[in-house]
Amino acid sequence: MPAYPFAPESPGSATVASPVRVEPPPSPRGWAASCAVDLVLLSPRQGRLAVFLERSTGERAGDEPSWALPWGTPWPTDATLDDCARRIAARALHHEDAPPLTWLAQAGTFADDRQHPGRIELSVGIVATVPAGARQPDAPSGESSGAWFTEVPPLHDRHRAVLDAAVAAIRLSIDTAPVAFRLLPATFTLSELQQVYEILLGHRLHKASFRRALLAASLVEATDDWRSEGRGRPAQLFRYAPRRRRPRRRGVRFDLLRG
Amino acid sequence: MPAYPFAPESPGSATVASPVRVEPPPSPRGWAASCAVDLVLLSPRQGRLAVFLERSTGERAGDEPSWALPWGTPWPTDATLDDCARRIAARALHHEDAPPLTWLAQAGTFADDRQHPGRIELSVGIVATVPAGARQPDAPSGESSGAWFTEVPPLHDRHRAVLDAAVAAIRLSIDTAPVAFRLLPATFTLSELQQVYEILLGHRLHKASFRRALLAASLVEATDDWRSEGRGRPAQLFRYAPRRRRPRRRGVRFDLLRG
DNA sequence: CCAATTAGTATCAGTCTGGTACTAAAGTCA
DNA sequence: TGACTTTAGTACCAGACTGATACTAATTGG
Repeated sequence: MPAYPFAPESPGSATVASPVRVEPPPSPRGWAASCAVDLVLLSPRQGRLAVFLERSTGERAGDEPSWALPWGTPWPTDATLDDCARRIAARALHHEDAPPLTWLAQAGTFADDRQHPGRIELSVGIVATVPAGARQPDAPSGESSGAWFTEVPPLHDRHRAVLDAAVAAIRLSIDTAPVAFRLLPATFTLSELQQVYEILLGHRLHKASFRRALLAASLVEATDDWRSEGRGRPAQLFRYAPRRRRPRRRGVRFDLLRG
Repeated sequence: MPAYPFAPESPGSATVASPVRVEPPPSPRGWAASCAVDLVLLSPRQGRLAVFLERSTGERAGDEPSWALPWGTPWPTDATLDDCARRIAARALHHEDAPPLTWLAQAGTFADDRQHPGRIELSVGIVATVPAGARQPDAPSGESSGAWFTEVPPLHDRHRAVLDAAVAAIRLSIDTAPVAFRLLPATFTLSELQQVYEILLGHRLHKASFRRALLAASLVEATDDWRSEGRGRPAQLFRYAPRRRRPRRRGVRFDLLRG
């Protein structure tokens, strides 16, 4: 824990300070913008990553995109942006009580020219995982508002950017947060887990190495159940149960640098 | 490149879609909030990470914190939030032309109860690096507005959260973005580079392994210059010059998972 | 000239990766 | 029933990588 300790730097640096706030905000309360949370719900489907989209109203006639990410403006009852995202997910997935979100993270904030379906000026992108198998309950007759896509239709530029940022964020988190486990039900086979990793990483993994490293890390715990999926030997079911904090490697990975 | 391909999921899923935007926004334009960019400028100083803070005006008498992150509300001339951050950095560091920012990333957006020095409702945290040695030019007589801190004084809760998120973000980026190099001048010794890695990682590194891995990754290029820093053998200067795209490891790092 | 200090290298044992090839247990089909 | 296919899971091994120890190299300060 070296971190940032404080106390002005020893003499020589500019320690004199005077109240400065040179830019006069347009209004006393400061600049106000229309804000929204744009939600990227991700779930593995058919060996790919799927995203949940809703029908876009198309603000004006002739608008191209007819699908959009679930989104909404924060409400006073939302204590945090994450809470706002959960509320939006509950509406979109028709889980009014508790939407099946197992992981949630921010995925960029955008306030540029790119168009938002609701003409929102500032978008906060939030990405969340929905475990495989946690399908939303059927919407009340004909009221289903969206669908899971594995091939993305045209979106508003802003939503396209949010989606790209969300996928980048979940991929970046794969090593430091148990996102892969969050994309699976409570019990799963090691082949299923490996497939999720392969989806997120974008390449195949070596089976023996994957299991060896996983078991060595004491992240999973075998159950007594086995699942027979059609033909082939049944697979043992595991659950995510991180045990001992293993000593992690101290070295630096220079091979991951890009740009 | 597997990614998210599209086309609604095969039959069985809810593909029916109707225009839904059930929540009526308070205003036709949607909910508007006061927004600001809170900037975390980081630079290595004396073997630690230092952050640049400005005197806080203290909105009302009796306010505790007297230091704050540089911040500002977006201007119409800011094409993006990053541009806004660069403008704020230019003012704070008195580099009106081009502030010496070498890397820039978002570090969370906050819209919760935690107090902002300007009573802003929504804060976009942005973290940027200033290379060691790139000191801001002396401010016009007595007008210096801030200082670099290695020990953090009390801040408004919102700024404390932004700072924590910024440090977490830069640490998370260390393996995938050349942040360590961005915290150094154009040429540097390998010991200096190792020290920056140690500051960011929070623990010591093995010298031989560090150099071996760094050289193997073809990330740096030796110059003809050597620097003698007081006693001890002079060190060769290197520059960041990533060459060949080396085949990166395909395995999974389970040892980095936390929580 | 010698000690202290910092830069940089050599060697080596233990570990980890990923390739190949194997065994195990189920279904399918003749 | 018995071969064949399919998926799960393991064994072995050569090569690569890590980190510990110990070394050499070059400079400053006495």
